[in-house]
Amino acid sequence: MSAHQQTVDEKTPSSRVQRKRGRRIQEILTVAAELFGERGYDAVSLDDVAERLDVTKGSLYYYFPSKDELCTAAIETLGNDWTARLEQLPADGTVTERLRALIHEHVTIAVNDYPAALRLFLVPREWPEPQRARIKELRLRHDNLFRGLVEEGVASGEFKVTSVDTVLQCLHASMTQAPLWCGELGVRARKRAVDELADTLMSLVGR
Amino acid sequence: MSAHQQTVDEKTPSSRVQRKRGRRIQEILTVAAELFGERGYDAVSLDDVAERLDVTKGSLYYYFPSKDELCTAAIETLGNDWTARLEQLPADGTVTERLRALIHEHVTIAVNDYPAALRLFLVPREWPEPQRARIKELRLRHDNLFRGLVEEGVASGEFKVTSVDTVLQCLHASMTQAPLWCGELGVRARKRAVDELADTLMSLVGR
Amino acid sequence: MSAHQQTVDEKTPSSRVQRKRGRRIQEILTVAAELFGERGYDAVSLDDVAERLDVTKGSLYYYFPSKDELCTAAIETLGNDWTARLEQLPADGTVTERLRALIHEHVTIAVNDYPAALRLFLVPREWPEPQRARIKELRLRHDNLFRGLVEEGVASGEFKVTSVDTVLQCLHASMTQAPLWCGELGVRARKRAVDELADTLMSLVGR
Amino acid sequence: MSAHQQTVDEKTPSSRVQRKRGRRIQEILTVAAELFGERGYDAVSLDDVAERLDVTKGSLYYYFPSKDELCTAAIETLGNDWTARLEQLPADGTVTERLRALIHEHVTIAVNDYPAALRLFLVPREWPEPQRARIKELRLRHDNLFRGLVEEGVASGEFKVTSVDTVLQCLHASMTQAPLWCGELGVRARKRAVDELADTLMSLVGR
DNA sequence: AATGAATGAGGCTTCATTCAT
DNA sequence: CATGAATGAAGCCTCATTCAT
Repeated sequence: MSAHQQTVDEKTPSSRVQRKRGRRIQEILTVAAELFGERGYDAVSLDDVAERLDVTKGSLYYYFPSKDELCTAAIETLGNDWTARLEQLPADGTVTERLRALIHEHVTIAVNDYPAALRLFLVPREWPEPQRARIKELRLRHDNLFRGLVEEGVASGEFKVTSVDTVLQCLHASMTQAPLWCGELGVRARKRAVDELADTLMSLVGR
Repeated sequence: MSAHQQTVDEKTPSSRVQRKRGRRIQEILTVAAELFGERGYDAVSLDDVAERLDVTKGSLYYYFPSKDELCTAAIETLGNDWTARLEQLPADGTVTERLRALIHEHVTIAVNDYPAALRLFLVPREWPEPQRARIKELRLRHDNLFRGLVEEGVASGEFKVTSVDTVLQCLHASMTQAPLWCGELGVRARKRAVDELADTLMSLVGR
Repeated sequence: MSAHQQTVDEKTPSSRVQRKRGRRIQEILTVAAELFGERGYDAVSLDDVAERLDVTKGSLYYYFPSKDELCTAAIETLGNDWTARLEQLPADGTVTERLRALIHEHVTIAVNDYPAALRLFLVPREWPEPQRARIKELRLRHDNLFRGLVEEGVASGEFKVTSVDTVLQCLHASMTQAPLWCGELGVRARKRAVDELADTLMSLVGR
Repeated sequence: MSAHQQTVDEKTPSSRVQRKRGRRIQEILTVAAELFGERGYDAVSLDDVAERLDVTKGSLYYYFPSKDELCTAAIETLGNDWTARLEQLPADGTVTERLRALIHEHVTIAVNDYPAALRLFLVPREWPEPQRARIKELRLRHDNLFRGLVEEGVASGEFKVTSVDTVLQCLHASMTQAPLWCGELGVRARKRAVDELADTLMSLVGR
């Protein structure tokens, strides 16, 4: 039986083989993240993933024990990538500026790269426990980026909110659903829509 | 050929039989709306629907010509019910009061009755044309409730928005996703969450 | 249980009711013969038959115990009708003239009225015994029309054949398949095709 | 995605694997041709085909994307085989001799090897376009064998016909239906029947 | 006599999963 | 490592048949 080890991080990249394996896994996850992000869990078959990778379906099972596992790992990859891009935003400027930039970037990524990311978090309803935990943790890490800024703004008096939690939920919901209505727009109109969305969402913190 | 007639509205409930048929269809639609609302299109099989109704899959085809059609009709039922309840809200008070009430009621319905309605709007990327039209129209009718109020408020100077469209999208997204995070709360906490959500969302129109 | 009696002929048309029943049965058989003759056994559902009669599927079972039985009876009706029309041809003229007229009429009926009759004799391969017998007998009766003329012509020296049986088989095969290639033609071309077919087939008897 | 490639011809039997695949496909097609030839399209289920091959239904989909495609490919295999055998007949002798030999061989094949090929040409009223084209082409190639000879005979004055097309249709119809009435005969009687059939059909060209 | 409703078997198709090589 | 092949469960849909009314 093929050993299904660390799917995302590699603790002991001792040998050359290990490193190669890691690289291969990343390739797979990148492609899988793309596909799942585009179409959602149900609409992507392992054949789709395999074909885009130009390998056979069977090979995927050498690296991942099941579709669920592959998908979860892909979500992690996707989430890490996403979060990483958000973390690279410049840390200077007022809280208002920084939050707006964060929102803007988040929506841009959602609309351009992962239009169906929303689906991944809704279907199928119940992940098996270990995977649910991993997804939850991911979401938390991501949330904290926003939470940090909002709290900072509230503390400094720059923002005014009824409830930080509620604001975060609304932010998240609106940003994640954006691809659903921005997706059909042309390039120009889409850019403006994202701008307006960012402006509108800033009003949630009183800006 | 089994008559797949008016699935939602009944133009000619002439005979007793017709009425009975109508009632049966409503039963089915209610159950279907529940299931699809809970799990989304792909994750619900016709067997699931049939089983919950305690009939066989085949019977469903006596009333609906396909899964797509059943699901669309279920969505229509759900949407009509939902919209009807919103339309019954009192029409007096300031725009602010009325919008807040509308939001509050919408979220209450979402959280209590259709906790996963969101899924219904995400699922099969592309409905066949006739069904897409029906869903779009439904959504439009529902949207107009909110749009009317927002525009009224903007016209009267009571509201301030960057873009009416964008505000509506954010409202919708936030309200629809609410069950995802309110659902787990206890009765009391949930009530407060809904209140806070309504307050928070009012800030989208500058209130 | 409803009594499934004489499907085609009525032995005891004692009461008014009996006669009405007989008429209804004929209606059904006429329609069924049309449909089966057009599309073949498999491609016709009882719903199709019922719909064209403007009754429900269930009603058919009041008159016929199964699709097989209905289809066989329909074939009989079709065959009787067909044979009757051939028997009405004028009995004067030379054998050659009469055979040619017979062929011509047969093909005309095949092409215009029962384009898929061929299918009925091939699919599904094995009728249950009683029905097979009935169909065989029908075919026999029909065959004898041609056999009689051919033998007469041979006896009178007007025709020359290697084997009467073989000639009959070829005649039948060619006439029955005609709709397959004549069917697509326009009215005018079709008429000429039928004429040429009759001429060509006459050469099978040396004419 | 399982590769549904060249189903009949194999352009690049590069590796051993490819050849094995080709062999498997041929196995399937042979079996399918038998079954479809025996019972016709509708009366054969994929389960039937799979069972006769001692595999599961699903496996067939590894090689063919649909029942239609499988059936068309089977017809092609059958047709190619058939035509190839006819093309191997010696090309010397008078046109009369050659046409008679062709007819004789065709009927022999029909009776012995493809007793119910006829059904394949009757069944689903309408093939999807691409498949219809393939079948038409096959039929054309086969037809040309006969047409060539008939035209040659007509040109040389050896044959006399009303219409080449019509003669070809009659030839075809008679030869294809032959198994239906020759099939039941014993070996000896059958041989004579085939001889008589060939003689009789020659009279269609005035011989 | 006739209907509306329901059933259940069977058909086609997809797809996650397994496995020998 | 990777592949090609095969499997089996599950899904959608059709339709002959039954039955209470």
